[in-house]
Amino acid sequence: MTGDERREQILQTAVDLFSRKGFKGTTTKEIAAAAGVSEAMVFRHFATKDDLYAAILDAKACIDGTHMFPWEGNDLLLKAVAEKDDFGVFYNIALAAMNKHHEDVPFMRLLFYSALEEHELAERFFQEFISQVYKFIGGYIAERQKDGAIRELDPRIAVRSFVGMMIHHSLNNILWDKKRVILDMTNEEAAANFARILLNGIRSQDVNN
Amino acid sequence: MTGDERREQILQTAVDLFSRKGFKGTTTKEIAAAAGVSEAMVFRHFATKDDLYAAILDAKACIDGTHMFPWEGNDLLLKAVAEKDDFGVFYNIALAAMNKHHEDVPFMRLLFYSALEEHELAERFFQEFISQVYKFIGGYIAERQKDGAIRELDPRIAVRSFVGMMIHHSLNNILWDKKRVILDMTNEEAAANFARILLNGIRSQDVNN
DNA sequence: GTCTATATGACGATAGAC
DNA sequence: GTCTATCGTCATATAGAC
Repeated sequence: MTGDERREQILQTAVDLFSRKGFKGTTTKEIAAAAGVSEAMVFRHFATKDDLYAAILDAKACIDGTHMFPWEGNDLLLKAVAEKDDFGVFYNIALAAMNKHHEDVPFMRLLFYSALEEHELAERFFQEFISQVYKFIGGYIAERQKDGAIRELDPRIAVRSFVGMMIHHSLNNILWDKKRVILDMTNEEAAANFARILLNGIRSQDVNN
Repeated sequence: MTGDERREQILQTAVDLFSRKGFKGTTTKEIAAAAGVSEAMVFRHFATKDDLYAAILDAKACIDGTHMFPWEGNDLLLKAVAEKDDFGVFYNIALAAMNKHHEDVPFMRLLFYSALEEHELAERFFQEFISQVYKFIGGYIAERQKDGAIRELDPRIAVRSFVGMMIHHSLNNILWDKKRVILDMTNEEAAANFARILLNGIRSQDVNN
């Protein structure tokens, strides 16, 4: 195996273990064993355990960065935005986001560990990612407010409500209710429900207006 | 200091440190130093580090258990339920929950660490707590559906949406946006917004019906 | 009830042979 | 590029004096 291949293999193994047991909870010995090499090999490719962790976040943020946001390469969503199809917009955002969470559970777990452990790189990741999400969804809401389709409210609280539904649903499936005992529902069903609840919740024809 | 007092003090110190740095990330030496005693004292009161962790979860689940749920001792909420004041119900649930999160940030962090680390006791805590919440809020929604005030939908997805808003908001303030750069809002404002969005989102007069 | 001192093992990291 | 062997450190946990 070449150096780059081995490096990538160790990195993937580390992602898996860190995501399951946390940074402190994973030993370099375990990583080496799981990757089928000696511990010395791990330190040949990554000078310290911290370097290994940093390399993981960098790889995820940069390499996977091409599809980091739910709207990137999502034609259905972009079409819905262009056509001002409100349901289509929120449905496709939610579906793309939750599918992504489901596909990359290890990375989601890693991010939560990072958030709790307050790693620098993780903090930067969140700040950038979240503010982009608020800009995209909040921008769309603001536009639809100008059109008179959505009632007056701080777009950010609408975004927070909607993001909360998606994240919490994914979090439930990843962390607390993996067997989906409390609520078993496809991502499509959930996305449709979330989109409808949010849209009716913030549309102009508000009985309290 | 008596044995029980000392035990309680060590326990509180451990809660603080575990919540900030995780179980594996905290050493017994640190706990001892922070409590102002020798390491031997920690092991006098708790045979192992794991025992200390278990004692924390037990104490939280049992002692604080009297006010574990947002509706316990919440007269405003119970009155709103009795009067079928929908806004009052959801507003007071959200406000009580988010205030509780805000008051006990260490415990919230501890719970997240536990969820990630998949400790047995934490798993039980979540299962019991979450199912009670779904029973309470979901039960109210089902009742209001019979009254014709809320449209047909699985009450559980409505609960998930609403709980998602609250939890995600608290999570933001605790983990990612502590300085509240992205969205600075009092719990009262947030609760009012969440309640209104959910209620309009699930009420009978649905434009899509 | 509290301490100092220490046993025992695991951890991250390195040296040097092949 | 990969290994075995090992170093120094720090972790949990214990023994025994006061």
